[in-house]
Formats: sequence, structure tokens, C-alpha cells
Amino acid sequence: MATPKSEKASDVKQVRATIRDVARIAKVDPSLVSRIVNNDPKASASPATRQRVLDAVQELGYRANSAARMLKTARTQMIGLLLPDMANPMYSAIITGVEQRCKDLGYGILIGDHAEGDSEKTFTDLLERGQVDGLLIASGTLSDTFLKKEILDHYKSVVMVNRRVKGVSASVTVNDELGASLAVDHLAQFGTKSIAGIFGPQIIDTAQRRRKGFESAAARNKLKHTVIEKNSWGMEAGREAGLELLSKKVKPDAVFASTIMMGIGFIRAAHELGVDIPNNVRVAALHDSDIANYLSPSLTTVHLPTVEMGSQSVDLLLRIIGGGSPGHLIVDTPPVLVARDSTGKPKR
Amino acid sequence: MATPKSEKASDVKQVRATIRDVARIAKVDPSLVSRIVNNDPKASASPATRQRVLDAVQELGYRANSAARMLKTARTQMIGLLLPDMANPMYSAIITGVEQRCKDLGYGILIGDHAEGDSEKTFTDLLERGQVDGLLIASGTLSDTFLKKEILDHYKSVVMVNRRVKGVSASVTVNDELGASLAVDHLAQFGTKSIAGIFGPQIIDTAQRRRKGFESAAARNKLKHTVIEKNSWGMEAGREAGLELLSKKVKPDAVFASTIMMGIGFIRAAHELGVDIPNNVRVAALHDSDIANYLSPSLTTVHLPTVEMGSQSVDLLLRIIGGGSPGHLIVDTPPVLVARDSTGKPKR
DNA sequence: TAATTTTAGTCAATCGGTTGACTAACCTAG
DNA sequence: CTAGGTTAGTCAACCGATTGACTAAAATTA
Repeated sequence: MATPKSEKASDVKQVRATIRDVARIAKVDPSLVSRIVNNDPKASASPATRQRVLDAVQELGYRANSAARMLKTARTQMIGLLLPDMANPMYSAIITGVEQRCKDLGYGILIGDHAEGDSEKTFTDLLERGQVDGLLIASGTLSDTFLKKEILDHYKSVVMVNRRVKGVSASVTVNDELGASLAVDHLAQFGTKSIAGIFGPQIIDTAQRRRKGFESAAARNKLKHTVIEKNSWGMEAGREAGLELLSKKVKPDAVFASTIMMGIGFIRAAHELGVDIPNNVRVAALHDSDIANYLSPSLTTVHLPTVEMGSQSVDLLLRIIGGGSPGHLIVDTPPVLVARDSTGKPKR
Repeated sequence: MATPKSEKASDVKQVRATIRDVARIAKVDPSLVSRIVNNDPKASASPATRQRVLDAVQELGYRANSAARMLKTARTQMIGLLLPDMANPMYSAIITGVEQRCKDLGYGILIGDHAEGDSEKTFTDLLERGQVDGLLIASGTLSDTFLKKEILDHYKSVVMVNRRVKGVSASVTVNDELGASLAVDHLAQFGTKSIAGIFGPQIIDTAQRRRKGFESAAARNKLKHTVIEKNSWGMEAGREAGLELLSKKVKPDAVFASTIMMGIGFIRAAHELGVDIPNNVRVAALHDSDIANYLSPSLTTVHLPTVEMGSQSVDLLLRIIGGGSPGHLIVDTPPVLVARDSTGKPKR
């Protein structure tokens, strides 16, 4: 019988090395291995021993079994991220931020995308599986009362992202109000007399803040302003609002779309009605995304620090998990106006 | 001293009931509880006992600790999903499918979004943490050789989504070739003489299949056809291709964009050059998404069964995890043309 | 009725790491 | 030279669920 060459790169699924394997090779106790790989300050090992352990870890490609660690420590090193809709660029920016930060901190992300309707099941699943140390909720669609009830029931570490819910004591938001007013200030520069704002449901605090920014900036700029409130934040809502506004005899000089999706819908409506942007009406929207460059005309937006919002949500959540105090954080990176063709060149 | 009312709804984080708690209340051995809750056929319990156990489970709100279960069974009930870019509607459709199926089957999704560059780290992290039973890779950007090397090294259950890689024995794709030819057939209906196709890097098999479908359909329809190969699949690549094509003296009558993002970029280029769609040039793209309705003109697309691709990937992966044989699956839901304004009305 | 099978359930080892308590050897200071 | 303190490391009890092996009683069969 031929001697098997060696164990390397065999066709057999390799059995993962355990801490005991490492201990055996390094000739130490498993507990010492554990302490060394985890940088436990209580680990006292001579440099030589430490090196032996590290070498053994290297040689075997040892990585702690996360299930065992979870079981013992009651920590999963994972957080749940609940989103309504991955396709929305706002949310994908948030994910990016969450992902970056989690990667740095060695946390995994368990995702819960919930399309309309089944939201509640996903949500409770994620919680009840008990596979996450905490939860980030970036959902504009779940109702306050549902959130409150479930969250309080399960009493978990939860951070709301881009929204605040009464009864939930932690959130991370951006300065929506300032963002909205930047857009309005910009729109006001063109000899503008009247402006319309298009908003999502005002039951959501984010929409309220945007509206507040819109109204105060409009007033400050002495613009005649009107508000349209739709019952969603999407492209269709923006288009509908656009059709309403632009089919009137007196059209507004400028339009503020409170979400980029609404801005896209608005541009579409203008095309349908043959209204020229920016000559007949100027438009700016909140939240910047690459797509804004590829619309015709390209869409002026206000860049919100959404990626930062994502990463700071992670920080806050982990602080809470670690026993720290919750709180309501507003990302301090300021919104920035990104002027594009939909607002044309400023007069004057 | 006041007697504490009861344990309900206290301010203390509730300790999760363990299987022993259930066993104690139901007056049975923990092992029996385990067998009953898992529908183990070996469980033999009288109806009365079974009911007592079920009641106790209910009463305590018992849910098995997943870490403990993972540890013992060496199954995590989670799969990893590696994506290059959540913002791309193609990928968000895939996620939707994956999510739906996973939810039905009680699997969790550990997400790995990898922006350009750090791809490799995310990838290996996900694998090495050993927190997933298998991996779905829907990345157009990771190189074949890297994938092959890493995958073979770790010898894991892996399914490629929307792409095939030599050396990886499982994949799920859609009928890209048919999709492309549907678009070309449609574009050929307008007295079209010449057509151009815009593609991403032809090292990726998906791009190759699309090109093949384009060329054979163009030939079948007796169209003079040219191909532009860009080194990415995004909006900017589409725009650049558009600028090239449309600034020539002789423009093609029709353009096939092999991705919707390229289609968006192409429309933008046409606007920049003042070329009217569909009167001067018609365009259709592969992959349908809501955004297509809101472009101006709205974009004719071919709907690909991307959601199905996602869910069928899960099925295949779980089959492999369960010891089944891998294979290359093509989703059999056929692509469907969705005619919109960018191709105008058919002549004749 | 005695032998055998089935039913109903229990026992105990195990998965792989972690962590408080403990010990033996060595070092330092009085 | 020895008490007291470090240093280097070991021991063993968990964490919570699963599962093969086992037993006692009940039901069936011969």
C-alpha cells in the first residue's frame, strides 16, 4: 500500500483545529491558549511560550469556533440590521457605513430586509433567534407602536437609524433640518418667488424635520411656499406630486423634494408635462447618490452623511451593548449642497 | 418590605428560559424536550406528556439557544451572501430572492458587502469566522483565480450567483443569452439597419453570454452590428459608450445595453449630445427595475428572473450543504421584454 | 403464562471555549 | 536564609442543547 503523501490539501473536508489541538502542539493548557489569543491581561506566559502558542495557531490555522464562544460568553459578535428596502440608495449608503464599521470591529451583520407587509415577521425572527447582540433599525415603514411594543417586549439593545421613535431611547440621525434649508437657500438664489416642498408622511419624525427646515428656510428667504404631503417617499409619490404641481396654472419657481427618489419622480413628471428644468422650474432633493449625475437634467442634491450615520450607529449600539448609556445622536458631519443642472446657474 | 408583585414585565432584562427550565416545569428530562421541540421521530412521548412540554415551552417563551445548538450540531443555520454593491438594483433583486427563501427555511443571512478593493478581506472573514454553513457569491468583480484559490482552500459549500467560475462546481444563472436576443429582436422591429451593443468586461462569463445572444440575434435579424466593451458595468461606462457611439457621424439605429446601469448612462449621454431617443436612436437594456419607469424616456428592458435566481441559489446551496450534488442551474423562468418609450412604437 | 417487542422516557457524554480558583517554581527583600 | 510576592501556567466547572445508549413498564405475541 502506498503511503499517503501527507495531509495537505486533501480532498477531505478539513476538520477545523480546536483550541485543544493548538494546546497539544504548543504543549500548554487550552486555557492558556485562550488567554493568549484573546489578549487576556490575566495571561501570563513567557515570551517563548507565547510564541510557541502563536506558532501553533498559525500552523493549524486555528480560529476559535464562534458557536462555542457565543455559548460561553453569551455574546454573538453579530448585530442585526433591519431595512425596508435595499434598492433605495439611502439605505444602501447606510449599509455601507454599518458594514465598514462592523468589519473593523469584528462584528458580523445579520440582515433583515423586509419588503412591505411581512416586516413584522422578519423583525421578530431576528430578535427571537437570539443570534444578535443588538439591532439597528433603519425602517421608515414600521409603525411606532409596533416598534415600541416589540422592542420593549424583548428588551434588547436597539438603535434607530435615521429616525427617532418615542419610547426607544437610542437613535442616530443626520441634520435633516439643515439639509433641507441648504437646498432651499440654494433654490432661493435665482430670483425665486415661490417654492413647493414634497414630503413623505409626516408621522415620521424625519419627514417632520425636513419640513421644518424647508419652511423656516423658505420663510427666511421670503418665499411663498406650499407643501405637498404624500403617503410614501418613493419615485411614484414624487411623480404624482410633480404632476399636481406642474399642471397648475401657476407653477412654483422651485421645488424641494425631500428624498432623492421623489426628486427622480418629479423630474419624470416634468418631462411628461413638457416642463423644462431648470428653465421653467428648478428642483433640488435631499440625499446625494451617484444616480443624480445620470438623470437629465442631473439633479442638484444635498449630500447627507449617511455613511457616517451607519457607522456611528454601530458605535452607539456597541456602546449600549457594553452597558453604556443610550442617547440620541445627530451626526455632526454637515450636509453639503451638490449643485447640478436641475437648478441651473445662479442669477446674479 | 413590600412584596414584589410578580416577575412579569420587570425592569430587569429577562433571562432566557433554557431547555432545563422547560424540562423542570413539564417534569420530564431535557432530552425529551429537545426531541419534542425538534420533532425528532425518536421521541416517544404520550400525548399528555407532549402537551405538557408544549405548554411549558409556550409559557416560558422558550426558544433554543442557537449558539448551543450550533456548537452541538455544527450547523449554523446561516448562509453568507457576498455582494459587491448593494446599490445596484440587480443585486438588490437577488437579495430579495435570497431573503425570501431563507426566511421560509429558517436560515439567517450574514451579509458581506464589499466595496471595491477590500473584497478579499470581507470574503475570507466570512468564511473563516465559520459562522455560515455555506456561501452565496454574487460578485462580478472578484477574480476567477482569487475565488478558485480561496474556495478550494477552504473547501466550503459555495454557490456562484449570476456567474460561473471554472473550478467552482455550483452556480445559478439566468438565460442571459435569450434575454439579450429578446432585446435585439425587439430593437430590430423598427426598420432597424444597424445596432451597437455595450458590454462589460468579457472575462466574465455572464458578459460573454449576453454578447453571444446579442450577436446571434443581430445576425439573425440581418443587422449590421458593432460591439463596445467597457471595463465595468456601471452608469459611467454606459455613458462613455454612448458618447462614443453618438458622436460618430454614422450612428447606430439601435443600441443594446447589457446592463440597466449602462442603459441609464447611455440615456444620459444621448441627452448630453442632444440625440433624441427613440427618434434618433432606440435603446433597450437587460434587467428590469422600477427606475426604468422614471427615466426620460422610460427605458425598455428585458426582465430577468433575478429574484428567482436568488431563491433558487439558496435551494441549491442547502442541497449541497446537505450532502447533495452541486451543479449548474439556469433559472427556467424565461426573460420577458418590457417595452417602454426608449424603443418607441414599432413601425409596421 | 412466559417471552418478546414496543412505548415512554432517562442518563450521561459531548460539542469547543472561557474563566475563576489554584499551584508550583522562581525571585526579591529583610 | 526564609517569608512574601510574582510569574507561569494548570484545573475544572461551566455555557445549553443534542443524541446514542440504556431501562423500566406496558403491550403484544406465542
